[in-house]
Amino acid sequence: MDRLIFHVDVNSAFLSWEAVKRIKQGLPDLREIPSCVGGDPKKRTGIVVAKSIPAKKYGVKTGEPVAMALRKCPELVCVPSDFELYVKCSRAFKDICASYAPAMESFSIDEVFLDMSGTRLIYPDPEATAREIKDKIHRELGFTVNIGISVNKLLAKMASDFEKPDKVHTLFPEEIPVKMWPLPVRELLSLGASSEKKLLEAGIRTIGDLAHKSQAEIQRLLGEKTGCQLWQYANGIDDSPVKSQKDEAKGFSVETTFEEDIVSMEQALPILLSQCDVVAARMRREGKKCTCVAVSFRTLDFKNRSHQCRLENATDVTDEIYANIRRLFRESWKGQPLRLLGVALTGLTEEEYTQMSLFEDAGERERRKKMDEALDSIRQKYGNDKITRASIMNVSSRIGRKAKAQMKNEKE
DNA sequence: CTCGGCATCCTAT
DNA sequence: CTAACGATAGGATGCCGAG
Repeated sequence: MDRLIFHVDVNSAFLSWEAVKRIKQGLPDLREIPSCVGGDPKKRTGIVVAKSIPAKKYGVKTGEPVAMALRKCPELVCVPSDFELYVKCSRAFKDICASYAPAMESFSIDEVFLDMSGTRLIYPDPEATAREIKDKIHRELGFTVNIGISVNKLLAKMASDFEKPDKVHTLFPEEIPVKMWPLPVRELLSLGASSEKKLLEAGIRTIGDLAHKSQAEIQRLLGEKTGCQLWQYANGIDDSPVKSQKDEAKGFSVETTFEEDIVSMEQALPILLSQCDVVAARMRREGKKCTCVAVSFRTLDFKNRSHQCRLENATDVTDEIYANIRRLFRESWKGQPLRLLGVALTGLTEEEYTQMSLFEDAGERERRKKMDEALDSIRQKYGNDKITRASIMNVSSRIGRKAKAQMKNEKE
């Protein structure tokens, strides 16, 4: 039996949500002027995260440095991002979507898939239903969405990407030759710059070109798995289900780009400690422990390196994680100036601590665990998971000199 | 030969 | 002129060594 799938996508999500907020404050509508959400316009750093349609007409692209966007469009209005607002807007948007569908998959902060299969009696006309959903969102929340309709997630998502904003499109299998095959290969879902290059070199320019090659040839060009999937996508094939509950996280990571290059251990180690602290706190909040930790860094020539190790026992203790990260970093960093540092925790489990390793001091571990708990409760109190040991020490008048001294002691 | 581990690459929002 | 000026996540790939 054919399924019926909707893909709902907020138009220029972060920018639309900023625009709605600002209209309520009596400010001009960002969607009607060249504008973007992105890096600090004063510091001339950071990148464009979302742009208005007028900004797009100047050639401003998502992901490009704000400084470059300003050269293309000097009157571009840049606003900083406000993630808390986006989470609220996202929730309101998804609540409306969910009220129409037997099953909804949250695909990202601003996208959902709705499985509308078997709703024929309640909603005899899918396009009319989609228009109703989009108009309700617009009326009640003040921003527009695109909705794509088809028989699977891939085609629905491709359809929602057609003309914007505030539009409903279908892309049923019989429409593929006319609506999808003429598009450049790069527009196919999950076909990025690298695969595009390989395909162009082989003379494959459109999604139709890709669809009409043999699957074996595409796999030779792009690799076994990737080639198989992209060939199937080009032919409109996708059996993946709409997943109403999201998968368990597979890892947690944090990485930071610095304005000043990192050139010494003295600079790097406190940063890594603070990153371990932040990312381990996030992991603890989900009740997970990790069995693998990794440090990564980026040199000035934009080369990335990473170094990881497996742990004997799963842990969520900041200091245990940091001790490993510190060792990994010392092992891999040759002293080149760095623009970015990061920490990742993977191999997650929910197991309790197993038997302690032979030389491990259980009492010591318990002590460190207690300290993590104390810091986590401070974080909760201030509602900010960015609070780190370093930053808490800087406002230590609030928690007393003794705690400060203890933490300082813990650092090394 | 297969598998796990690792480093790196690719893709997405 | 080039590419890149983010953060986070998940998956694929290529290589290596163990069994």
